[in-house]
Amino acid sequence: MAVPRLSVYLRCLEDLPPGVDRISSDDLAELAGVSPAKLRKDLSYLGSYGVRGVGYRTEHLRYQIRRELGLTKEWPLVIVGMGNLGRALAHYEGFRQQGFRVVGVFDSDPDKVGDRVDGLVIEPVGALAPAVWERGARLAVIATPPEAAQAVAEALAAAGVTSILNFASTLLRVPEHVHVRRVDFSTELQVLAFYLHQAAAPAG
Amino acid sequence: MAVPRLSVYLRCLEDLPPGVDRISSDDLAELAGVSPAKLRKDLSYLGSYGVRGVGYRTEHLRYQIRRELGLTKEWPLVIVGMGNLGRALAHYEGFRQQGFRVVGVFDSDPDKVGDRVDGLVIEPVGALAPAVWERGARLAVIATPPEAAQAVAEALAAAGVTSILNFASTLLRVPEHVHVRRVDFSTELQVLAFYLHQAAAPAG
DNA sequence: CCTTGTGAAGTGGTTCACAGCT
DNA sequence: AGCTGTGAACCACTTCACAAGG
Repeated sequence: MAVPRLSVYLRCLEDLPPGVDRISSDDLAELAGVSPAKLRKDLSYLGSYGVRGVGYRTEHLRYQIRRELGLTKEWPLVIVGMGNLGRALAHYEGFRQQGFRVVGVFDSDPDKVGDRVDGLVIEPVGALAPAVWERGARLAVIATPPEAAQAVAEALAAAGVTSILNFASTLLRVPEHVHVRRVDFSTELQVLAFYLHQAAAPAG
Repeated sequence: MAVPRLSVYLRCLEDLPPGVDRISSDDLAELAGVSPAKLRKDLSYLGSYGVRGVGYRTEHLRYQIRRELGLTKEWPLVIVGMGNLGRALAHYEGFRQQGFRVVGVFDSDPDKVGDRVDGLVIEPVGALAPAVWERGARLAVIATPPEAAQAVAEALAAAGVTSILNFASTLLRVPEHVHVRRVDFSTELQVLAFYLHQAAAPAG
C-alpha cells in the first residue's frame, strides 16, 4: 500500500473545519487530490471504517490512520548536522505535533558543540552511538554535508537506528533492515526544470 | 518516464572518480540502486547513447541527461518565506551548481525585509508579482507557514510562475498548467514511523 | 565476446462498475 | 436512495531474456 497517501489523507482530515464530523469519499478524495475509488481502496485496507450511504466519521478515521501509521506512540529521534537546514529542522514545530520528539542534536564542528538549539545542547558526533542507544532513538535525520553522510549512517545503523531521513545528496549504503528516505532539493528542482523545459520546447 | 531517476543517475555520474570515462549499465545501476534493465530502458529513452560491448561514455551521458532535464540553461528562481528553512535554502550551494540562480527572496514580516541573505536583500511579499515578472522567474520555492502558502501560490501563478516547489504542509490549489512538487517533512517521518511500527508489531 | 537496446512476459497499482449495507 | 467496499478489467511500469552490434 502507498503509505505516503495515508499521510496526505490524515493532513486533509486535520485541516477540516471543526464542525465537520463526517465526509464522503468523493469530498475527501477531492481535498487530497486523488480519485474517489483510490481513496476508498486505500481506506478499505485499514478495515471497514466507512458507513455506506453516509461516508466516513472524521474523528474515527483520523484515529485509525494515526494508528496504522504508528503515530499513537511518540517516537524519539536525533538530528545529525546543525547547519542551516539542521537548525531549521530542530525548530520545526510539526515534529512534536505529529508525535516525534527530538532527543538529541549533533555536529562534528567543535565550535558548534555546546550551543543551544531549541532547548537542546549540540553534542559531538562522537557521542552519537551511546546517546542513540541510551535514549532509544530508532529514527534519525541526517542533515550533514554529503561527504559525512555515509559514516553517520553507518554509526546510526550500528547504534540501532532502523529508519533514516536523509537530506544529504548522497545515496546511502545501509544494512538490509534499515529504511532510508531521501529528500534531495536538487532533484526536486531538476524535475521542475524538466517541466519548464518541456513547456518551452514541446516537440523535443 | 520517471524524471526523478534521471536526476539520480546524473548525480551518480557526477560523483564518479575523475578518471572514469566509461561505465556499464550494471555498475551505474548498482550505484543508483536500480536494476540494470530499468537503467537501460530509462537511458534508451534519451536515445542510443551507449556502446554495445563497452558501456556508456560518462561525459557524453552526463551531458545528454542534463540536456533532457533542461539543465543546459540557467533557471532564475525566487524563494518566498525567509524563516529558518527559507534561509537554509537561500544559502544552499547546490542550487547554483546545478544551474539554478536565486533572483529574489521575499518575506511578509516587515522586520525581516531589508535584511541580507546570501547577498540578496529580503523584499516584501507585496513586491513579489512585479519582481517575478521582471526577472523572468518561472520557478519558485514556497517556504512560508502553511496559512500563507495558498495566497503566495496564487500570486506566483498570476505572475507567470509555472513550477513551484512547496515546503509548506498545505496542498496547493493551482491552475492546470502549474506544476507543484511538495516536500513535507511530516509525511516523510510518518512513512518512517510506519516502518518502525511494522517492525515492532509485524502481525498488525 | 561483451554489453546495449528492446520486444514479450510479468507484476503491481489504478479505475470501473456494481453488489451490498445503512 | 446514497455511498461504501470490492472483484474484474485495465493500464503503466518493471523485469526477463535474447537479438543486434561494436
